[in-house]
Amino acid sequence: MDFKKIESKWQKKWEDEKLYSFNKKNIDNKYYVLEMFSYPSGAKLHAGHWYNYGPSDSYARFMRMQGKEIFQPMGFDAFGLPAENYAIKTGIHPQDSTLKNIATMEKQLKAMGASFDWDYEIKTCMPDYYKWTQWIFLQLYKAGLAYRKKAPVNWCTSCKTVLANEQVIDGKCERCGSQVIQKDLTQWFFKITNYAEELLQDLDKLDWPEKTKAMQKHWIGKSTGGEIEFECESGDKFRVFTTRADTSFGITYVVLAPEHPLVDKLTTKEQRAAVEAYKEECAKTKEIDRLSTTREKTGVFTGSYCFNPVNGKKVPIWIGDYVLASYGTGAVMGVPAHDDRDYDFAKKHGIDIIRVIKSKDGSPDDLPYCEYGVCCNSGEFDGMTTEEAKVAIVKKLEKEGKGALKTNYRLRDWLVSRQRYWGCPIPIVYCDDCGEVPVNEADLPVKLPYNVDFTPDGASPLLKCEEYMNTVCPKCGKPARRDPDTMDTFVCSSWYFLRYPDAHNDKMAFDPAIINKMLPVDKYIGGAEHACMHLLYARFFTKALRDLGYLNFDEPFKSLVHQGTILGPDGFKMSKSRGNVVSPDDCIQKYGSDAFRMYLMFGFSYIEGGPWNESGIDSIVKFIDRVERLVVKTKDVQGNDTFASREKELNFVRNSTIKRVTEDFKIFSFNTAIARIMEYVNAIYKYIDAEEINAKFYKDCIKDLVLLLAPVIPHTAEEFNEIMGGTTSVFNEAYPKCDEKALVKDEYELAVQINSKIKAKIVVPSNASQQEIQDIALNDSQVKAALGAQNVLKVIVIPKRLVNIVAK
RNA sequence: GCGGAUGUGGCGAAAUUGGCAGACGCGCUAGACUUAGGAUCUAGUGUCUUCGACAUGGGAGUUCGAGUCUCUUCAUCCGCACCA
Repeated sequence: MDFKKIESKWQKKWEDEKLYSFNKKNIDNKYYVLEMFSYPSGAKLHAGHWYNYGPSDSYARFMRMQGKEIFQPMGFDAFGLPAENYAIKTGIHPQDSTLKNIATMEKQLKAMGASFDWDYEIKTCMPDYYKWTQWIFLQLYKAGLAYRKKAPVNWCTSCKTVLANEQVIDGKCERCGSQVIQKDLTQWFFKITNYAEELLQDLDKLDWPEKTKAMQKHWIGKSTGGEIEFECESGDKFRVFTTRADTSFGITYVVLAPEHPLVDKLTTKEQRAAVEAYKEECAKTKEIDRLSTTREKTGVFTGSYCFNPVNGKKVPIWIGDYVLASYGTGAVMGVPAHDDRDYDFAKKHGIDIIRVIKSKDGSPDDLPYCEYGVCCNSGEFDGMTTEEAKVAIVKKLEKEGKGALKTNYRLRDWLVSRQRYWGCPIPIVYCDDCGEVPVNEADLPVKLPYNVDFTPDGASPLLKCEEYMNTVCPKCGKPARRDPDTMDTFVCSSWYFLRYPDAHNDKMAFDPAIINKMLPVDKYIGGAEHACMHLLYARFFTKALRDLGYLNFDEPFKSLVHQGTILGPDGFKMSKSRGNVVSPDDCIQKYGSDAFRMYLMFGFSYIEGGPWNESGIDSIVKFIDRVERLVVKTKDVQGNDTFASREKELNFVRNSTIKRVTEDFKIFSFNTAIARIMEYVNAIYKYIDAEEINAKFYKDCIKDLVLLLAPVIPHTAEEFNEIMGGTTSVFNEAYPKCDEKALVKDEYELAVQINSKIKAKIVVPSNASQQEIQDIALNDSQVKAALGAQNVLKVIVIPKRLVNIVAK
């Protein structure tokens, strides 16, 4: 079979007939299948692209044949660092390399034979798209969800750019692995923390992998407790956050983060030198060493004291870098008896340790005792359990104006400014008189200029482009300057799924009337590496836009599937540095898209992935050939029209195959679905290995086989269908439906165990009762022989499964 | 340290959710047809020395029955990492 000819023939037909165009008339029956769009960093599709897009396209085709109106768009996440880094290295402009890569990838994706509707294509680096990214920025800004603040940020010394917390891995830059240091810059933030609680709660509604939900949950990091106020000798006040207010009577010191605003004021003359030296030391080592939990608990005494609000006791104020300025209040109470870290700290610095919690049941409770228990040495709260006291103590302080119940989240606001060229410009200008002013919506897009020197030198490249930077204030008309930064590319990808169904709208980002019908995405497919970034940001955008009145749904992705990762043949992640990257190109050349796609679906568990191994691909070609012979045979098959036991048997396999394959496809279990189809083919071969066969029945069986295979090998199936006389695309036909009547058998085989060991097989009528099955089993000669003189104590009959005879 | 997973033949993997372990395929071994075979077809293929026994990382347990549930332990992978 000439697969190259077949593949190009059908690809052309599909395109000419616009077979995969979404039909808006059927919008009520829509099914939105979305694969995470590609990042055009390389010129070619790699094995991972094929693994993501091939099987999920088969899934879309399957759903189409299940009667759904499929919307399956494709686009490109085209802004970003790699294109810019590539440009710095080669001198090729990011826009040129990106657009060129996109053109190649488009061609390749078409050659894959994926049923994308290209009419809705998106490229995030084009003004007709990023105009609306900017528009969304302005809506968030107007709603108070975008704001600027000076904050310590992660600064990659090599990329010369700011990184989000999520992009810092082990204190190093996610992309280049260089050391990340702290630097203060004024940056734009999105207030994702406003949605922390809802982002957490709504996870329960989602049909997502549990692991991904757990990761988001942890990332959001809700913890409930209370804030407690301390008054210093100087009269200054500060609050600490605690989840264990029940241990308050055990406070023997407090610690402020080195960056805490009160530190300077509270430091006494005697301690000034030590405190300054310590702060300097922290600024140097921060974030790099802080990643180790086993690190020694360092700190310095400020010289000042404050009063424990629960008992008035005077306790020293320290600073220590184990306290994070960015979480809670940037200050903690020290209870060495009941917290591991405080215990270490107190031991090291010779601070008192006072027990205020005992175990509930008198079990061993050596210090530090961090479990829940019962209060002691706690005045009126003695005898209360941790659960009671942690609320009661805060409530009491609340009455005195010295505390409040409080919930904290680890989630931080999303830093979106990037000191980079190749990204979406920020639509804000700065005016000497009016300050920070949003660009008028009518003036969008703020176009990214082409001629820019983007060599990294610590400043934003756009800053050096005077004709870009200089503008007029939208409010007062005086000369003003633009924001020189661009947005994190995750901003572009946080709403692209909303743009797709209305991709060419030049009046709005999207028409709510359309989007509210087309969304949420019914099946979203992509890598697990996005669990805490893209997938969280997209949820945030959806909720924010809903609250701004543009959407009427709460969640963007109803159901999510992560495909596994294809590793190198050595079992490691494919990487250029390791030299284990497999290029699929040779395979495609040699075997074609269909065989390659089918191989990817059959050789791996889709959700698991695994090491690359090419050995099975020949067998797929053989299998397709095997099917082809069956298809060709339909043209000259001779036979009768009897429908006897052999036909009945094959019909059983046929229908159970349909049933199983349908079930497996729905849960992305492609490898088992294909295994079932192979079994069916084996059964057909067994059937035709006879003198006489039922010709009409045979043709029906083969027709079903072709339909079953259509999502898996789309081009070949079209060809087979044509050979069999089909005049329209096989994808306009319905997937075969299981005829339940065919699954009814007169009798079936059943295993008989004696003391859980299989001793015989019996055949029983399908409608036999448990008692009848038991009688048949006990009267079976093999069973009798195996039982010998033993007494039957008990017989367990599980119809359709087995019989177990307990005997002695 | 915390959270989540995974561990089954020579290999990729299945197992209707507590019911015949190893489906399907690769590989391998025979054989048939062939001038030829990297084509096709047939048979075999978890391990052990046979009747039979033993087998799902190791060890316990619950059960008539455990790959599946419980406890414990080891190994590997992923995510988070002083979050008060």
